[in-house]
Amino acid sequence: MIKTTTTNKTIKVSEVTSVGTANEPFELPDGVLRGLSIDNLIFGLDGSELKVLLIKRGEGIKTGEWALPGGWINNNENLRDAASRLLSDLTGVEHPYLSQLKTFGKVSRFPAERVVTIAYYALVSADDYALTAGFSASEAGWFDIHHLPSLVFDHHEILDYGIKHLQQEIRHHPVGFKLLPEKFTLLQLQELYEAILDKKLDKPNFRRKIMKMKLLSDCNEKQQSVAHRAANLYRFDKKVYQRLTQQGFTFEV
Amino acid sequence: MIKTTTTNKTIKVSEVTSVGTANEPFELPDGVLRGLSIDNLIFGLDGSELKVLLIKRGEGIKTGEWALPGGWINNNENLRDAASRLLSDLTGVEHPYLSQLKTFGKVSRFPAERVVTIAYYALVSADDYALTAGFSASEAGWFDIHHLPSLVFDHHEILDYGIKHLQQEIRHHPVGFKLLPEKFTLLQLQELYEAILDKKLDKPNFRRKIMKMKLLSDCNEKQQSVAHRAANLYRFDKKVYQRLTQQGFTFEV
DNA sequence: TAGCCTTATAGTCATTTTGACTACAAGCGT
DNA sequence: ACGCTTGTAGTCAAAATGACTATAAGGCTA
Repeated sequence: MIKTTTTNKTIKVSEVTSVGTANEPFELPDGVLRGLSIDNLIFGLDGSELKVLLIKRGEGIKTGEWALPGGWINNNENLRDAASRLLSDLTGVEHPYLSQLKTFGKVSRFPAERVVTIAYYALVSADDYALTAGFSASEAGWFDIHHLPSLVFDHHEILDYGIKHLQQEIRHHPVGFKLLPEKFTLLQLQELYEAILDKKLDKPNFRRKIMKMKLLSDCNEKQQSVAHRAANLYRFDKKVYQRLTQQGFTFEV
Repeated sequence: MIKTTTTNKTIKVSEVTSVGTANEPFELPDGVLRGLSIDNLIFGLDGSELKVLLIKRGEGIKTGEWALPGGWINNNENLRDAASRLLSDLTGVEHPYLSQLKTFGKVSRFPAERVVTIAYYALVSADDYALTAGFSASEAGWFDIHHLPSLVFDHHEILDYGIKHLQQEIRHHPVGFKLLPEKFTLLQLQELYEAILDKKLDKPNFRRKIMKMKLLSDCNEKQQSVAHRAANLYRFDKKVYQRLTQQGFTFEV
């Protein structure tokens, strides 16, 4: 599970470098696109709390304030690569499945000059990461989406949009599994849905519905060291899902 | 219905203006963002053929070739406003409900220099528009999505993505109505779904499902001048939809 | 060790929804 | 008047859903 709580244990970074050319309308590192940035919205699950990954800005405008981990795109870099690099540099989170969320471009969303930002998002499992604040972040941490600090620019708007998007997406695509460890119990899956959809579900009915889809393969293993009857572990079977999808199956919860 | 056929009747434009500053790495009109553009993907329905709105480029790179109607964003202009202005200027189509589709930014998607483009899309009803090619387009026309001319840059990729997106969206949100005239018959609605989902649906079952949602209000009017029994006309009731949505209803076909 | 938690998992049952059909109605056109 | 085409209503078995009940497995505690 995610180690940090709301007022989080975070990782401090040693020092901050500030690059940029003088006498420009706005200071920018060399070799990056002007007027275009990336922001990453990374969701994680801590028990049954949905969390989002934030950094404390270590350079540029609004240093010291909390923000989505993002930054500038290199001239010769594809968008998703930029998102991935920035995320990894700022937080240490590597190789999540980043998909594009939406581009935010209100004229005055960014001070100093017009900057349009492309938001990417990903769901990551607690297994898959450890936080290490990077070059231009002084801290990185996970925050309960219901208890957020104040964020720079329009990052609250991006986050709200992302949560709504996630609620939609999770009902029609099997993306929720990305938030869980590889092997999980049916109750974990159910609690995930309850956390994101923000409502209770009936346990027997939920498991019946999920099992009927045939998307889970039985690990033939039980939970360890729980103070009650141990539940069976399952993993999501991507191959079966792809096969069914080609046959016209659509995932619905 | 849409007047033009595949090899379309199109609208010619008188002349083409080319604006831009000399000695720049790439000629661009004044007052626009560098490196960022908009492209619009506009779908229309002609009987039961899904069509897309294209223009023949009248200026800039690739003049004379077919493309999605798009262009540059003004410095002080919000993104959707830019999309709307460009669409209107290039084709005469006014005030469709434009939503953002995706941002395309492969390093070499555009020749000469790096340009990232934000794709918007909209569904328009045959009632709502008449084509008038504008300043920087020499022709505008509707094309059957199965019989397209070759398109500039990565516009084929944008279109393919848009069609897939539409197929997803139309199943989970009542957006299909936007492609129909205000008053329509159940068969028109069904044919729309058949055209977009690319499969046949059972007539009695389709109408039963739609009617049970209570989203259509009866116009108490019949079709006119058809060579068979006239069907009842309905309109989509947005207010009921919003009410139901708040109660947790979700549209599914 | 017996009984008490807690969670897992199987199953019941009435109601609703689906998918595959059949049947009949209403007009136009010959 | 008959047939052709499309509209609209209804049947029926199968499947899915929602609200439950019942029982199984453990660890924990008195």
